[in-house]
Amino acid sequence: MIAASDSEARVRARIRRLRRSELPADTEQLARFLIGKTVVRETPHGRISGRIVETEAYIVGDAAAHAFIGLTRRNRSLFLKRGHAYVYFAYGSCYLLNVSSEVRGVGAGVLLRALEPLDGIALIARNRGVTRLHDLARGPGRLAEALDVDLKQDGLDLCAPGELWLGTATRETGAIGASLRIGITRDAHRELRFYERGNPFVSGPRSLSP
DNA sequence: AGTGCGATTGACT
DNA sequence: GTCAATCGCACTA
Repeated sequence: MIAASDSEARVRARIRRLRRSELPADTEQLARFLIGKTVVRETPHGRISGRIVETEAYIVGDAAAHAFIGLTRRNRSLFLKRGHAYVYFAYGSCYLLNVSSEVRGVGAGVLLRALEPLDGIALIARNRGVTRLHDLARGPGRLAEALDVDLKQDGLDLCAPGELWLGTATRETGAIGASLRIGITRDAHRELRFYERGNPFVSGPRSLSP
């Protein structure tokens, strides 16, 4: 059931970089679309990849979104055309990885909240300092740490060849659930968090992932 | 220059 | 289950 036990060669052969034209042009649709797709990080030590199992949409006009206040130095990557990385530093302790989701000049994005590790599990464990498979990339801060992503990757085109990109699904995607977003106060009533039902790598309280 | 506040995590009862 | 650490950012003066 868990693809993390697949051989690296078998998993690698299945991942192809996503073209921007394949990404839905709407933020909420992109958040749903990305469930089951992959993130690939090419490091000097080898490839790290994982299945995206949980996302949150931060849509246009959303008071909870960083882009709500307009273009600033920190959030400028959210205003790039869809498929670019927006990385920021939160709570003085962790980085969070987002995918920009609209046309250039419009600020919106999708937060990647959890991965099911595929390739480079030993590298992830080294980045994270833990070994339990379920804890490697469950939660947005852990996800970025697992991928060794920080501000250096902010603004990267995730639809271009390079150190960080989005890839196709490695297997059939399960049913997608929706819930309230985690850890926000403004516009908290919207169901803009998406996850693969039943997947043990999804973060958050069980009440939000039935 | 000073203030308030998180799209979290890990430690702890 | 609860809770505090931690610091860059945006805003006010």
